[in-house]
Order: sequence, then structure tokens, then C-alpha cells
Amino acid sequence: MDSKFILEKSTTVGGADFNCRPGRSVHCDARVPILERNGPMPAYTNGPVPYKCSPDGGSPVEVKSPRTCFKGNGISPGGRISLDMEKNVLGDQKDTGSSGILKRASPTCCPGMNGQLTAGFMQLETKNPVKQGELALSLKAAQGRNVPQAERQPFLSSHIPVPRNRRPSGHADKEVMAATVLTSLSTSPLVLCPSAAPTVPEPANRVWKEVLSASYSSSTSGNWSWDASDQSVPSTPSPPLSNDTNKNFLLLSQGDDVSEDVTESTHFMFEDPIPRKRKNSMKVMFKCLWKNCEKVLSTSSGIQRHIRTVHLGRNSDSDYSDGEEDFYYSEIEVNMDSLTEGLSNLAPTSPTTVGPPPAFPPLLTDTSHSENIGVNGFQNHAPTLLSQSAPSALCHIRTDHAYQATAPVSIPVCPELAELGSDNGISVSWQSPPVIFKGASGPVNQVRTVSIGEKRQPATSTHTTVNKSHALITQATKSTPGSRKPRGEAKKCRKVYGMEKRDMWCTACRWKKACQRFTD
DNA sequence: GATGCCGGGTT
DNA sequence: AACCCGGCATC
Repeated sequence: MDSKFILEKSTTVGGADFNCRPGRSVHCDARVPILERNGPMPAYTNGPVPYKCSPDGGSPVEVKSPRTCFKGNGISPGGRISLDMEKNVLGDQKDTGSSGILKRASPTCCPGMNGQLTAGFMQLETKNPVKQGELALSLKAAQGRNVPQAERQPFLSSHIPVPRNRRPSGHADKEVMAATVLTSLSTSPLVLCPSAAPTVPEPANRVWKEVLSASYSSSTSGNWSWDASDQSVPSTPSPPLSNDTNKNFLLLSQGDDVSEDVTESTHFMFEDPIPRKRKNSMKVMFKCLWKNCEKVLSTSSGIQRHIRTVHLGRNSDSDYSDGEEDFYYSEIEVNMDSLTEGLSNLAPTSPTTVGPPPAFPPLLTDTSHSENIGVNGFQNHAPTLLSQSAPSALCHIRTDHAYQATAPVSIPVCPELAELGSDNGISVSWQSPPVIFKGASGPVNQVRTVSIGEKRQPATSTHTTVNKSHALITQATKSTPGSRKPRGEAKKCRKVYGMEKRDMWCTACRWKKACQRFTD
């Protein structure tokens, strides 16, 4: 059941996939704390917390969430989480196992979370009467003001019906309210007790339900507009609430690109022909690697346009691209499950705090090893434009070694490219070796290898082709069967990195084999 | 001489 | 299969 899945996942943020490996794993692994994707969160888990989740009109489904509260060590969710997050950002990787998720709960990493979780918790019915009462009291005003009486559903203790006719309305206050509710809920000691009174006072429950509904409604009336497919979501039996949450989360930090690619993003998030398919929840996204910019879009064109217009100062009206943008974004795999989980867990920590995104994820702050890689693959992916403020915390960048990769998307990058950024007064380190991003979801549909010359000067592509043709002819004429191929023109790892940085070579070069990174 | 990498050996 | 290196062709 989708709802179950969504709810379940939304309460296990700990699974957020943070295994980012930009460029070379050698540096990346050392810098980036890799959080256990599926590991338990012992520090914050005191046993399953039963919830009942039911789709619209459906029967309740009990979901045992490993984490919805932060009681664990008796710490206050908000403060402790932020502290842990800072620690994690600073590189402390020792205790990622126990608090990995919470570390990423910092508002600085996931700004704008206060509104989203509400959607994720929409159909959640807690068995905690006390909390329900608190919720009712604290949110009653908001409910009465924002939820039309007609939309109020008759109370059913077994499930929470989702209003079918949600209307957009002012949502800021409701989001805050909902976040507050979630905070209260997450901190409630009774939440930890599955044996708590199973029945919930009707008024409280209703208010709770309405709060969530209102929040959900507000979440759908934010910065984007629903297309036809989207509008069906709230009324479908199993609305992809997690998707909504994700979308909200991703869009909040998006800024100027939100409106222009709204349709794409909604398609991306909602037009999944097989919504129940959760085996492969990884989505290929494109993350801007510009310093202090963590924009994540779902399409390469979108991220290119973003980089071109925002960072490179190019004419936004022109679609012309010289390819330079390719080197300022990277392809990442976003674990949608993790996103959902992250939303659910992060919001309660600081529901009203929408802090600016961190300067850059820890893995990228080290400019000497920054992996400013251009990656362009999966172009046939459903057009989408999404953005999130904490992609590094929830995204998974997979990089396979060039020599070992099979049909990867590879973008050779040379140090010379660093100068490209300085043309615009921007200093960017390009010492990192090129990387190959290979999507985890099946075969690569498109392989694009771009050498520096080719990439930078599309106009000369024909010239390059001519040269290559010539080289082939020359080779054919002078080569004999069994003879070695002529030496490639591209700089190899040895030349790019030098002997002193031999560890940065591709494996093939290290083994004195044909370079797999700078292929000809 | 530096570089690229084939071919073959070792683990 | 991963790793390493002698040796040769190429620049």
C-alpha cells in the first residue's frame, strides 16, 4: 500500500542516503560521512511507534515507525539535532550510525522543512491521546479559521479521511502550526509507548486531522501550480504524499526556477507510471556545484540554464550553451525514500527555522578536492526541475572508477578547466580528476564523453571530427594487424596530474594500461 | 626523454 | 579479476 509505504518511509529518515562520492572515492569517502542507509537509529529509537495510516476511505494500516520521536537520550530534538548536525558537518563521522539522520536534520541543511513534513504526516493518526489533545488546543484556532466546515470529515477513529476538495489558502501559519504539532508529537514521551490508550478523543483527533489536511492543502498551493495529473493526487485513494513532500521540499529552495519548471517537476514526481514501484527509488538529479549554491534540478537543461544565467552571467534569454555549465553541476542520485524520510524527521526539529543553506556540503568545501564535474546523462529522463537545499544530505552520488566502469557517463575534466571559472572572476578548483557517474537504475541510456576541446567549442566539433577521421585513415593505412593503436591525443592522467599525484590517476593509467579516463 | 599502453606475469 | 611492470611505439 502506498500510504503505508510513504508513511513508513517518512518516519525513517535515517535511511537518507548520504553516500556522496564526487569524483574520486579516495577523497570523497574521507570527507563525506556515509550514513547507514538502512541502519537503525538506536540513539533515537525506542522501539516501534505504531501509527495508523489509511488511504482515503481505506482501512487503516498500522505502521511501525522506527523513529518518529527523538526521545532516545532525553534530548530535545531541536537543539541537539542542530548541534549534531554541526558536528557532522565539521567532519565528525564517528557516530553517524546513531545519529546520522538527526545530524542532517539541521535547518541549515534542509531549509524550508517546516511545511513539508506536514504532508508526509498527513494521514497519520497517533495513538497518543494526550498529544492529540495538545494538538487540538494549539491548533484549534488555525483550524477553525482555515478549514471550511464543509471540508471537515466525520471523525473516524480508525482512519483519517483525506478531504477531497482541498483548496489553496494562506498556508504559512498553518505550516508553522503543523510543524509545531509534529514537534510536539515527536517529543511526546507517550508517543514512545505503543501501549498508550488506543482511542483518541474525537475533538482532538478531528483537529489533528484538519490540521494535517490544511497543511497538506497549503503544501499544494505553494510556489507551484498543479497540472491535471497533480490535481488528482489529493483525491486518489493512495495519494503519493511522499512525493508531495519531496516536491515541496525540493522546491522551497529553488527560487527563480520554480515557476518555470513547475510542470516538469510535477511530472517528474507524479507521473511515475508505477508509483508502487519502490525497488528503484533513486532519481537522477543534477546538482549545481557552484560554491554556496546547492540548487538541484531534475534536468540537465534546467541546471545548465541555472548555471548559465545565475553563475555564469550568460544571457538567460538565449539557449545557447557553450557547454561550460556542464562542469558546474553533477549528476546525483536522489533517494526519494530518503528524501521522504528526511522530511518527516527533520521538520519537527526546527519547524519554524528556515535557515540559509550551508555554504556547501562538507564534501565540497575542500576546494582543493572539489569535484566540479559536469555530468550529463539520462537525458531522456522525465523532464523535471527540482531543487533542494540539502542535496548532499539526501543524495547519493555514485562514482565508478573509470577503468572499472561499464558504459558510464564520463566527462573528462582537466585542470585547465579551472580557468574557465576565472574568466568570470570566479575561482574554482578543477584539480579533481574527471569522474564517471553511472546511474544505478539500469543501463545507461546515453554515454557522453566530452573532451575539453570538444566541449568548449561546439563550433569546432566538425573540425574535431575531421581530425579524428584523418587519424583513423592514417591509422588504417599505417597500422598492421596486431600493432598497437596510435597514441591518443588527449592528455592522460599522467600528464594531467603528474607523477606526484599518481594516486589520482585512473586505475588504468596506474597499471600502465590504456587510460580510461581521458579516452580519445 | 617522456609518455601511452601492450603483453605478460603475479597475487 | 585486480594488480603490477617490462618493454616498445610514439611524441
